[in-house]
Amino acid sequence: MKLESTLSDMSTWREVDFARNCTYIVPDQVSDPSFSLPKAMTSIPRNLTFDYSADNKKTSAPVSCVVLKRQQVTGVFSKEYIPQGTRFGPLQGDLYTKDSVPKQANRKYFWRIYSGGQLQHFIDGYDVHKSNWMRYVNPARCLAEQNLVACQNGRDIYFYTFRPVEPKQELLVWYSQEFAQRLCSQQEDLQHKHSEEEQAKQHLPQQKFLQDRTKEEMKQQNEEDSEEKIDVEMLERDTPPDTPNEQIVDFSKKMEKDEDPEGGSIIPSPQPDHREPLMGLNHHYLSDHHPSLPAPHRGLPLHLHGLYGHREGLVSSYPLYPHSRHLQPPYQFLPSYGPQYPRFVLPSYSPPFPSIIPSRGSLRYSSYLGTDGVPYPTVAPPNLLPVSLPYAPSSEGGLKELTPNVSPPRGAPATPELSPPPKPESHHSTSEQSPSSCEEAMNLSLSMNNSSTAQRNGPGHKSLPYPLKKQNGKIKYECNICSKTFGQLSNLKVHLRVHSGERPFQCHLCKKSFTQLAHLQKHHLVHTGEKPHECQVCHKRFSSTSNLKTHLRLHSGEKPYQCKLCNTKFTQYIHLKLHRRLHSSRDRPYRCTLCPQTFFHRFSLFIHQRSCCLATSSVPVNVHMKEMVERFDASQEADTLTETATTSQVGEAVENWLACTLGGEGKEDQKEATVLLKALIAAITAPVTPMPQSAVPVSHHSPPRGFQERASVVHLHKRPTVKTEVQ
DNA sequence: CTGGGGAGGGGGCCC
DNA sequence: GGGGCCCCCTCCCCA
Repeated sequence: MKLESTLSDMSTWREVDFARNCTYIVPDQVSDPSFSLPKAMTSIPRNLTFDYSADNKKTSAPVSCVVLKRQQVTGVFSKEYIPQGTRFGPLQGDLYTKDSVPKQANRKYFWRIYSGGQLQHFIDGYDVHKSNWMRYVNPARCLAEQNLVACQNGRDIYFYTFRPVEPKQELLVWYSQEFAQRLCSQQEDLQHKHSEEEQAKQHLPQQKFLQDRTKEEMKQQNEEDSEEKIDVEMLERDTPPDTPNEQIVDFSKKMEKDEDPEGGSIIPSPQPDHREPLMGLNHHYLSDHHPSLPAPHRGLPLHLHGLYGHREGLVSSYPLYPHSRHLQPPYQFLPSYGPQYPRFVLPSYSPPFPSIIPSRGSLRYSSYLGTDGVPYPTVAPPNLLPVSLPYAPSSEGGLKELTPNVSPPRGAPATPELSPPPKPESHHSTSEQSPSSCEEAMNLSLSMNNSSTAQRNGPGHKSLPYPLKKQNGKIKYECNICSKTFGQLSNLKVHLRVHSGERPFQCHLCKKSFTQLAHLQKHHLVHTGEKPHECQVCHKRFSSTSNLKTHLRLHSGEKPYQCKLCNTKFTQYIHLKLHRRLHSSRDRPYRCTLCPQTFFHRFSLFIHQRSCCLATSSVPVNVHMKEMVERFDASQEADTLTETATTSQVGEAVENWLACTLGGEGKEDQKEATVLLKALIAAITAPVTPMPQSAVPVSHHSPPRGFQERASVVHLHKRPTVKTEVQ
């Protein structure tokens, strides 16, 4: 259900929608260029992490070897929850025009950038020093596992989370509708030609995951297969003449190898007439999860893992999709979608979005197509500038492509931009479902958007993109992730950066980035040495008011942080925290196994258990009891007692301690102290009950001799508990 | 271990 | 609604 609702919200989005509506922007980590690791490794955002091949994980190789092996990234995983609508990128790499593609270029990591429906240039993610972490993101094999959508915004490639990504989940990407359609449409006008080698090229890694498709689907695809291979020819035609053919074939050959043993996994696309079921495919996805999904592509060579490696196979890996040739314009068939197309039951591996068009074989080579040659847009790190949309609505580039006035590119079929806009409502069977809470967070900006987006979301889409609460008559904006509420939406938006990892404000001097401009401005003082805040007492200067305030406590003598165990006071909380460690459990040999509490003294543990942790205790449990016992345990009074102290001695010590501790406090506190005292005394002198098994020293292995001796002669409670305790 | 300063992060309030 | 400013809190480092 959640999946469905998620998809219902974003599966119909166009690239511009992603750009406009994404809530979180996660820039790459900016690393020192002198860092030994390549940018592809060091650019990974904080909330992501690499996964390495199993061999590497287990190897206890020397450092140098490890470094080498660490290059073998097998995937990108989330370190923490990443909300829906998070943007990663842009993808970085070498920029090639069609003519500038090096002869020996490895095209496994090629991305095509279009402008005005025409191929502008390639972004090559092959070079780990020039590409960024995005090259390592694996392609999704099915909608169920996909969580990223690749979009071209302007002349950049971004990955958007179209569903929340749980911690430790792999990022798996697939094209946006338009992206796929651009790629697919590239082959629309190709001449049919087919050879065995080309056939091999179509054997994409993804196809091996199509095991759970029905035979009918396979049959349909087989019927279609021959047509698809035509595209391969087109690709070759479009490939620069100097491109070694092996480079093209290499990738697919491997895939063929992988597929063959599984038999029949090379499946052709459906017949041309069956273009309608795209939504049916989606529907199938939604309704029929893929429990039988084969193991992920771990076994594949690294280059097959990368999206770039799949680039040319990605689209074609959805073999049940109608051939791209039949999609002209691509959106035309969408309205006719409906679950009533049983012939188009979705395969286990299908495009994440209904209108992603397959062009197996063809697209594998699409990146070899020529280009006009566009200078690579400088990907400059943000410098004291907040991150905004990747491109302005009026700027050229991707958005421009959206204008229907753009004439179709020469020799290219209609791109999505040139086609009638999709009618998401019609091909969105699940849009009625209310979005998940995460979607609400993701959709933060929806409300600010034009109504087209809202309309696209169809009926049932919440008009409010974020949950609102009313507290004391005031509207509160609630964070969908941590449930914190804010009085102002802008505060919530800033807060959301905490979850997204977005740090839009970067220091141009040290490249550190911050979530708020004020933080950056404050940070800047580090470089300037400026200290605007002066102590009026000693005229010492400070860079921040907070630090000045802390400093002023030295003059005022204020020590707001007090250790509840020993009453020591501190001017700073961190000092209290450090101090508390002195009271840490490692020094407390007596542990209550009913709760995490530990004690210095045996009698403290016993008091604790009788007053706090034992349900059978006759002593009424006071909410402060645990704390009081703990404090007493750490008190001087307790220290002066020996483990052989009698009940009355302990009671007396407790009484003295309470008098000293709470003597100076208010009347109410005095009252409470009296109650506590009575309870403590009662706990000490209560009728004999067996000491619980939990009353054992922390050190089970070899308790100090002194402890054992003392423990063996404890008379305090006059109970046969010693044996139990020393066992 | 304590204490002081430096720095960063989160959030509230106001314009 | 967004941005700026401010405050508070926390952590780190070091003497």
